[in-house]
Amino acid sequence: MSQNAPADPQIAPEQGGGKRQLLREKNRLTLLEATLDSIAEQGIAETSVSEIIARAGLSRGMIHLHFGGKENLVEAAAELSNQRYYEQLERHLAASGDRPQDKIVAIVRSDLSEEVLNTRNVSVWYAFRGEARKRAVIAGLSDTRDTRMGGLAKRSFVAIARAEGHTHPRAVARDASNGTLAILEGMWTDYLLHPDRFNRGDAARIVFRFLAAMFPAHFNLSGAR
Amino acid sequence: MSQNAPADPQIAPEQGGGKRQLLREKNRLTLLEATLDSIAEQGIAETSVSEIIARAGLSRGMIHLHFGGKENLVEAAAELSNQRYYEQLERHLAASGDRPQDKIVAIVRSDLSEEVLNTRNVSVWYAFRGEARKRAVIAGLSDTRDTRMGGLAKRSFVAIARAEGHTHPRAVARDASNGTLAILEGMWTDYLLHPDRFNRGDAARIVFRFLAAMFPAHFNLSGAR
DNA sequence: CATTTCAATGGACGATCGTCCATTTTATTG
DNA sequence: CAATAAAATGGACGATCGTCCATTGAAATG
Repeated sequence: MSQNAPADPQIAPEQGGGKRQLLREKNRLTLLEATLDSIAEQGIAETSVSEIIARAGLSRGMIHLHFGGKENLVEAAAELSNQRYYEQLERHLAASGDRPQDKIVAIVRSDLSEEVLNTRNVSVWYAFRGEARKRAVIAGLSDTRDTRMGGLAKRSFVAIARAEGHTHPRAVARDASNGTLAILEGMWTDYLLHPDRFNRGDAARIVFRFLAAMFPAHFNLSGAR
Repeated sequence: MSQNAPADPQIAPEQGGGKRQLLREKNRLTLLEATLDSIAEQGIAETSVSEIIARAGLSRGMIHLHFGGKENLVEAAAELSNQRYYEQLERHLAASGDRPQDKIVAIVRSDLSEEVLNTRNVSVWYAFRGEARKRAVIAGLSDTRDTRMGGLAKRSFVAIARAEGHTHPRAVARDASNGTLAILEGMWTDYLLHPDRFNRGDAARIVFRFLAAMFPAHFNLSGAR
């Protein structure tokens, strides 16, 4: 988690942080970005301290200074990447309509958007997944993701299944939620392995093909009805 | 060591494999298994030569002797894991009926079977995925998987979509094939992150919930109709 | 049984790993 | 403009990495 407290004695509110603190934060972020870049391009196995500081253009000691060690840096990078994922999701949700099907469409669109589903993010995400069993912090991020998105999707699908007149709306909704998130996972894998031939429109159509078959009154091939 | 036959590699039949060759093959396999174990438990990043030979109970030079280096060993381990995946798939396909929906059911059942979907396989598979971008050999394995399973699924779904009277059976089949494989991918991720709470029956039901919605004359919640 | 053959051993090697800290640089304070 | 405080530097350190080969051991051969 957090180890080296920045120990900021006073945050000068009228100055918005002195030049010194500003540079410090900038360097911290530079290290995180360099780490994500390296992991995306070379994988975690090839991402060494030397590799990171070379990309960041900073000195060797910075990693220990800012993060206390390589491991904490890598985990902080994972958290940053995860946080950005959620920022995009919240953005899409905020811009969506209020109907339950609108929320589902927002989740799908966010997960397949260029800001979320791109080479760097996917590479980084799968690199971390490969380490999830060994790193509790990283496993925790995936759990949070499950809980937040899964909860929202489930609630939306319950309303949809009820409106469609299903006899067991909650069972249907649970399966629809898990299935939709699973299929989005699969789309990420597709993108990881074939970033060139991947097509966002095709991916969305596949998702909505399933959803339209299950809830024809609420979805069609291009999203919400 | 006399009963634990290595399931005959490609040894010339007239040689029958002397005791020397038998031991050699056994050690080779021991190295591969130790590598897969280490990758599954510690991840690729923590899988060193020292770690592998300690697990295998063999000497340091064996890796260079048998594989020429660590990289080749890791790639051979990936190929072995992939090969075993296909053996299970072929087994399920051979035991299935001949109707197209039977083939789809066989693919799903194989992908969710205990022999295929277990902690070790999933951990190993995701570890390799994280390196797919950097290792051409590993990326190639995923491609093969796409081609073989994707082709079979697509052909089956075309027949199914035609029988269901869809106006654009090939477009429907393409989406159904990609969607089904994607959702199976997602189930693997579920298992990776929550091996304890994962339920094979639930996973299969989710898949068939989607398929039954799309092809009600061919599938129901428990598989083929 | 003596000899040949080849797999297996395990230590040496230089390279690289991540950590840490004495020193230098630079912003801030008095 | 000094004096001070904090951040950044970059090299030293021991540990560990993966590779390689001279040597050992055991199976095959005659």
